Amino acid sequence: MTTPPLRLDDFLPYRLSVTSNLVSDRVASAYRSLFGLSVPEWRLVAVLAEADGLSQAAIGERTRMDKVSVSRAARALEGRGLVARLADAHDARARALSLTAAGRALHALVAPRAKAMEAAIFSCLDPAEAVQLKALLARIEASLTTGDRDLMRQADKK
Amino acid sequence: MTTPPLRLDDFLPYRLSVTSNLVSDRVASAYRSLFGLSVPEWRLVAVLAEADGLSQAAIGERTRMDKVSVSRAARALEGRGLVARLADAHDARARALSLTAAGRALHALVAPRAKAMEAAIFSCLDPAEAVQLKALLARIEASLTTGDRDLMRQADKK
DNA sequence: CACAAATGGTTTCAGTTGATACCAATATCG
DNA sequence: CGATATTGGTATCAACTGAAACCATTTGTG
Repeated sequence: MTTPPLRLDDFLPYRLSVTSNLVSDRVASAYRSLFGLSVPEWRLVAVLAEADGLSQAAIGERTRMDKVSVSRAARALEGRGLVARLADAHDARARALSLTAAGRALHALVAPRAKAMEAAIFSCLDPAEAVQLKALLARIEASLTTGDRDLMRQADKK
Repeated sequence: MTTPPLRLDDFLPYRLSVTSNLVSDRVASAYRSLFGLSVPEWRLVAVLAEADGLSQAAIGERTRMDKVSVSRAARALEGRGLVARLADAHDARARALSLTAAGRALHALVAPRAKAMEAAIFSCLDPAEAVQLKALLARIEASLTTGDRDLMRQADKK
């Protein structure tokens, strides 16, 4: 035999996608049903709770969402009175986003739930394994965002 | 401090989603540009190469795609002459799908590329780590598809 | 055997998504 | 300074997705 036959079940991109989708669906439907938040909206709230007053561009960078998604999430949250979008002092185009009191209150409600969900979903791993997993994912992410072109050249060579 | 403050960057569902999306985008755009295949289409080809003559329902089960996606992928591939959909002898509703010669040829072309891509993307992990990662993902997947209700009850209690 | 329920597949429809084009403001450079 | 390129953000449009309705067939079950 020249090449081992490629079992789809062993194919890492496939495995990663399936697992991630399962987790995402779980989490997304919980946010939606408990708090009426979409995932992008929740990410925005979470990141603003960590660092208030960011521009939409900065938020996009941190959360790896494209600016369209950020824009939509921001407007939706503004509409619900959860974030305020103030004019930036130094740049008339930019809006500095920050959580309103209601937004902070919501975050205080969501955050513990999110943690509980994380704990439940990953309860099948012991803490050391969870750390391991995070580390592996981080390495992959880093290698995909920096090593970029080299990687693909390698793959395209055949 | 009562609760540690939930850093989004440390939140596993988020990490998983980001990494998986990066990998998926990479892989999807390669399939598309090299072979004109969407991810569902590629999955279908891959699974038929492993086990020919499956029904669409069976394919959906194996690949965790819903039946609409399978249907669309199947018709598209049939249109390109890559799979044949024969009438099932025992059930007039069902179609048994199998790769045509062209389909097998395409698979023979795509499979090594897919493996090369996998190798390139995960070149930042040594083999033992890759195995570890697969194992962790498999555990999570299993716990989400079997432990189901218990998990959510746990998360909802708080 | 008739009739209800379940199953394989397709169609339809509404919601989500991201690429692209776009507008306004700012930065850069001759 | 004025032209040009960039950047923050929005709007538009086409593609993708999945839920639900649907049709045809098959499988109970009385």
